[in-house]
Amino acid sequence: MGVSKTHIFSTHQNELAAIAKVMAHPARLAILQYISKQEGCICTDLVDEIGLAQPTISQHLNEIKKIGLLEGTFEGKNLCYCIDTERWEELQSLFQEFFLNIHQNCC
Amino acid sequence: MGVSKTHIFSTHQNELAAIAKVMAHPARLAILQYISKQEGCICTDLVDEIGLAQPTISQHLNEIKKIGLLEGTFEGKNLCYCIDTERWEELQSLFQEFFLNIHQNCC
DNA sequence: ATACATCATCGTAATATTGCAATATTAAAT
DNA sequence: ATTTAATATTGCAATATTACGATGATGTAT
Repeated sequence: MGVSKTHIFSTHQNELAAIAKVMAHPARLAILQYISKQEGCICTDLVDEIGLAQPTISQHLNEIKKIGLLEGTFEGKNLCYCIDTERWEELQSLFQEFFLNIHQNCC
Repeated sequence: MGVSKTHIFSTHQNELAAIAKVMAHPARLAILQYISKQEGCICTDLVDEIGLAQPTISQHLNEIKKIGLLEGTFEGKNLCYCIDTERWEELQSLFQEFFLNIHQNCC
């Protein structure tokens, strides 16, 4: 039906899936990497850098924001997007935990 | 247009995104966890266990297979699905690497 | 005040994903 | 040979995602 049956899964499974979904697009990975590379917070040229239209970038930024990864503060007309380190480490742990709990028992 | 512009991103970005996409559904996380929990490889009851229709489960298994995570061998009519440990660790490293390379420089 | 620059939102088209019923395939069991 | 059981494939409907042009809001510069 095109809609995930989230109610039959655990909160943890749904949460990790939601995070993975944000990472499931190369543009969003590129955005995260670019922001991380920048010395300051002038993320103005994200559009030129990535090569997607401004509304598209804005949409992607919004997806990243939804899982609490971005903090945005206005500096005049410019928006300063920063990665929320605490949240970032939280996500890292979630993934790591998942990977560690999966192991081979057969074959 | 509903289609990702994969050509403007690096191979690495596209690859990680593709892997994340597989993890971006709770059913697929649940499948991986269930297979991992099983002592043997009798994955027959995946359908009952997860609560989705058999074609749907089959479809999800196929997505997981596409990134090389599942090895399936037939044991008569039953299919034995196992996690490819080597590939699993490869994916784990890819994620870890990505997480480690993102860091805060501002704010 | 007017023009410009930056970013968000709306609307929309193209495509992808999710889910299942129906059906096919394959192998064991009778 | 038929039946049964397990899995795959096909076809389709509902919904989600991706992308962008047009437009709006907000702040800066002239």
